[in-house]
Amino acid sequence: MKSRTGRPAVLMDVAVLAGVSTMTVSRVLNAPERVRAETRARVLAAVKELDYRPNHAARQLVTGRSGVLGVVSIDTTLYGPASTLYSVEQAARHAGYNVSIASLSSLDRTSIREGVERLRAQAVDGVIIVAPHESAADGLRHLPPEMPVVAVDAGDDIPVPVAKVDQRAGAVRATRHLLSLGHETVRHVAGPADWLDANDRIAGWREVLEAAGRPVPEVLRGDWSSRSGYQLGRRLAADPEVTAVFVANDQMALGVLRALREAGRRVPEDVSVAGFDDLPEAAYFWPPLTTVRQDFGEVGRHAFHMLLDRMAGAEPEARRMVEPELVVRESTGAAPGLSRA
Amino acid sequence: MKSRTGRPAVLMDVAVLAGVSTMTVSRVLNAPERVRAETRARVLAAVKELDYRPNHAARQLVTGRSGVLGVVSIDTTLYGPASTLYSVEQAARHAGYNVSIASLSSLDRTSIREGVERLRAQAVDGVIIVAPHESAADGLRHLPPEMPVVAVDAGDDIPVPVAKVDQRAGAVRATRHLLSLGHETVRHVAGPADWLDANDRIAGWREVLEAAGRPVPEVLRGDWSSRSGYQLGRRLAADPEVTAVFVANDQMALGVLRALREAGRRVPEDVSVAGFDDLPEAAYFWPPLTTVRQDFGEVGRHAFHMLLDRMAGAEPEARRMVEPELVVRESTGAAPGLSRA
DNA sequence: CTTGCGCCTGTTAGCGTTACCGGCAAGGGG
DNA sequence: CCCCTTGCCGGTAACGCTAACAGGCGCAAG
Repeated sequence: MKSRTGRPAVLMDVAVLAGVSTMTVSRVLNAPERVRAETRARVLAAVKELDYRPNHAARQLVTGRSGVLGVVSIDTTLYGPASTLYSVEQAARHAGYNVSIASLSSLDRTSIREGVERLRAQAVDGVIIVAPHESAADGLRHLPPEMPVVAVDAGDDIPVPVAKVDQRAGAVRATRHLLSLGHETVRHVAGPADWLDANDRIAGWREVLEAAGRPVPEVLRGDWSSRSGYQLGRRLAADPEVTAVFVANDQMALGVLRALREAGRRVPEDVSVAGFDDLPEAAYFWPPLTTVRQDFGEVGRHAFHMLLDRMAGAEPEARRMVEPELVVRESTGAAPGLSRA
Repeated sequence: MKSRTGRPAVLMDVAVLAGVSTMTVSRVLNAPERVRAETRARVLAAVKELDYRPNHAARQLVTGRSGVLGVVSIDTTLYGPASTLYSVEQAARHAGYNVSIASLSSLDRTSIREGVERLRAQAVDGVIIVAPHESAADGLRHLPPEMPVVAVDAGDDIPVPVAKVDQRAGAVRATRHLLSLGHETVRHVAGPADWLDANDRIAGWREVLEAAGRPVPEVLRGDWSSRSGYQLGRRLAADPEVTAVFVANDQMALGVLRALREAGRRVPEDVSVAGFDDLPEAAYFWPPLTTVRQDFGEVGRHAFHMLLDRMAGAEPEARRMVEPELVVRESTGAAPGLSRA
């Protein structure tokens, strides 16, 4: 019977207006079928009239659930993490969840824990971790056990379910493609050593080379940036033996492309280049980049549903792989001296 | 005096262990200076021993504050929004806030409200809106008045404080630069009509042309994607009169570059191209792209601090502009027939 | 020696919601 | 005709925390 002006309406206000108890209002909101249709209608009308909104905090206090999911992620400025975050958020929204983020600036082994802690302090119901790092794996092994967690693109030896793109398979496809064009071997510009994807891609590349009995050249390590791709590309361009390069992401591939061109080596006539990711821009590189498409959206959706399972108490499968797809464009071609001898 | 095993510790557990009242524990956590050092130490020890974590919901229920900020944003996959989001998150974290996101998939005029509503239901303390759209402006005019809101890159005629990059100034710089190279006029590939930035950039471009008494050609409208840049670029390439193009973002510029090259028109010898944004990749386009750098991080930080002011009850300045910077690289050069006649 | 003031700590009363149990009416079977 | 089930609804007690006030103690001033 409080003054209904000013302060937002609470359950009691609705109850009074509808002439029922607060419990009934609560039921209308949470289990409508347990209330007679007529009463329900009256309550709903009151809710509408007062523009009532449930108090999240009060509800959470008593139920223990917050309806908020956390995502801890490295640099959400990068295309991959950003896309994953986006699709997680979309999926979460449709299921009635909100999403909080904790971006990691540094990657020391405590930062993952710190991110999870921050989210936990905010009482999220579950956490998705997007941090494809060795050091992240380390952090994943020391998590509060009662917290439902799912990882994206993590390694195999961690105690949480993982959703990921089959990086190795992607690398295999790209490398096979290059070999099938007649190249004797394939050079590889990889990502940083502590990135799991980088290492998976190396593994796939190496696997194909070894299986085909080809020489396995030294791996060049970049940092995912175009700049590093450019620098490494100059080294490659200086070596006339190089006819095919598999680059671990599209940004670096852009740098490689530029280095090659500056050195007067034509793509794909002299050197073939394949990337990884299939950025929206990749089709407009010069030449249009052959690359491996990862469906980040799919990964995000998988991760979300696996988390939902875990939150429901079920033990979801330990791993969910998304198949990447080779997209052949114009940056790869027959090995020099082959088609036109 | 409850069993301390299993269930996480609550304030009372800490109080009992430290031999004080719950109120004292609460004070140690929220206003340490109001408790004697000795007592404080005892409490802190108990907190540590029990691994106590304050219950967010309970605190929020009584204080009315959640310590969570909301960001409603269009497609966080795009570089600009992603960067802004990232810097907001960083700034918020350092100030002890968490951030929740609400990405918008569509841009109808209700979606902004919907996003804000969702965040409001989650009881965020304030909201930053990243939606540089006409329709967004519409949504911004109908917000719950008690909710502190700050917008990023919004228009001028809205009732909330705005942090933004001075798009018009950026366009002015790019266009002047092109004119100063001797080009008779400058074509413009713009972004979608309902994007404010797109229109601001058009305005800056037009302004310079008019001030210089040059013809103002028809604007070409893209959708920010490389694909659209490519398509529009082909139209431009077909017109031999075209010697300078100012493109409203780097992705489209990439497409334009490719279209020009395919048509046999050299950049910058035949046609100069300038972009906008300065993506990390822009320096590795071919040729390296002259563009206008926007400091999204700065914008995000401004937005956050303005929001903080609003939440503190202060009325922050209505607008905070960040100056963009022209980065001259190799995609722009003297007008043909000028330097080498 | 008393009075008053500050410093520190405790007591009480909610914040808004849902869980749990209990009650009451209507309807069906014995 | 009575008892028991079934369907709906209400009362009460938490959930874990902090605001507001109250009180005890020591010390300085009168």
